[in-house]
Amino acid sequence: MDSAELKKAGLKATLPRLRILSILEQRSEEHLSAEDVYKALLGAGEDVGLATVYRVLTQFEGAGLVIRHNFEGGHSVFELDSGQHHDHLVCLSCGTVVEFVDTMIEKLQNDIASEHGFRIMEHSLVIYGRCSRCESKS
Amino acid sequence: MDSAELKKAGLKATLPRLRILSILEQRSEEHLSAEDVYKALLGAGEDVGLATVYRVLTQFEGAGLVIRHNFEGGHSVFELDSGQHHDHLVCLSCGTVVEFVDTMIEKLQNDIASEHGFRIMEHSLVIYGRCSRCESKS
DNA sequence: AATTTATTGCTAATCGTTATCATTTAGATT
DNA sequence: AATCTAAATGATAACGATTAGCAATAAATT
Repeated sequence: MDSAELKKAGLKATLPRLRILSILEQRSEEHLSAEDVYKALLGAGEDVGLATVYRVLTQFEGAGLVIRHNFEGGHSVFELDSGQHHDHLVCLSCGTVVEFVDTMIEKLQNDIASEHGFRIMEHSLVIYGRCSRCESKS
Repeated sequence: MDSAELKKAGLKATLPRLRILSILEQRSEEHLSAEDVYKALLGAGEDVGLATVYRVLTQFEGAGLVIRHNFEGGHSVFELDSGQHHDHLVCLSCGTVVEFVDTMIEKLQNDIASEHGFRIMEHSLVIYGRCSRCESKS
């Protein structure tokens, strides 16, 4: 029961929202697109409209429950907000995503922002490359 | 005359391509969307189709002449590839973009990539915030 | 100058996402 | 528990950015 979690975020605990939250929890290792979530719902026999998925994901983002990423390729992907900020390594061959944290980089970013008079609100660091598995294949 | 530059990149030196290259050179301080380039062409009295702008920019990207960025907000922006890699600070209020280079961050990224067995191909570091001008206003 | 092939410009199509709006539901009120 | 009301939903149309299809045009080659 995560309805408490939703209520706390100021959102009614509706069926679609609970279902979507559940999908995100089950697949918290991944970075899911709205379409992915929608398909997962259909696959689970849940009857939720695509528009609702988009709406709910956007609300969850606003409520701080999920984080939206704009990796290369147009569409957004979402992941539950673990509270622990991290950056990403994305394999351009297989799409694997590895998360990492580097406090030194974080610090340097703050320095740069203040040097330029920016109040930093968020940042996105994505390293694109080929993972070891893909490298060894070709 | 940049036709040599285009030829070297394996692209025919056509009028539209020369015109687009010229716009990118004139406005090299900015990060232009396809639409921006298109409007600039129209403004200059050049009759180039929007589809061509998209095609040419993509070709230029493939040829290494320009770099495509996917900042927040759906559409891509382009800038001439100066050869000098850099990252970006983007003001979420006014859209100002500031470029910066930090060799320490570059190094740390390489370390992280190799720790995880990734062969790094490119990366994108964007810091979003509010610039000093916008901060002082509101 | 003629030929060949890439390139262009229109336009329609596509993709991801958002808006509209009538219908349904969560949760407060009785 | 039945009623009520605002918020949420689902279906679909609309949207903005980008791409595809194809006939017309222009670069480089002969």
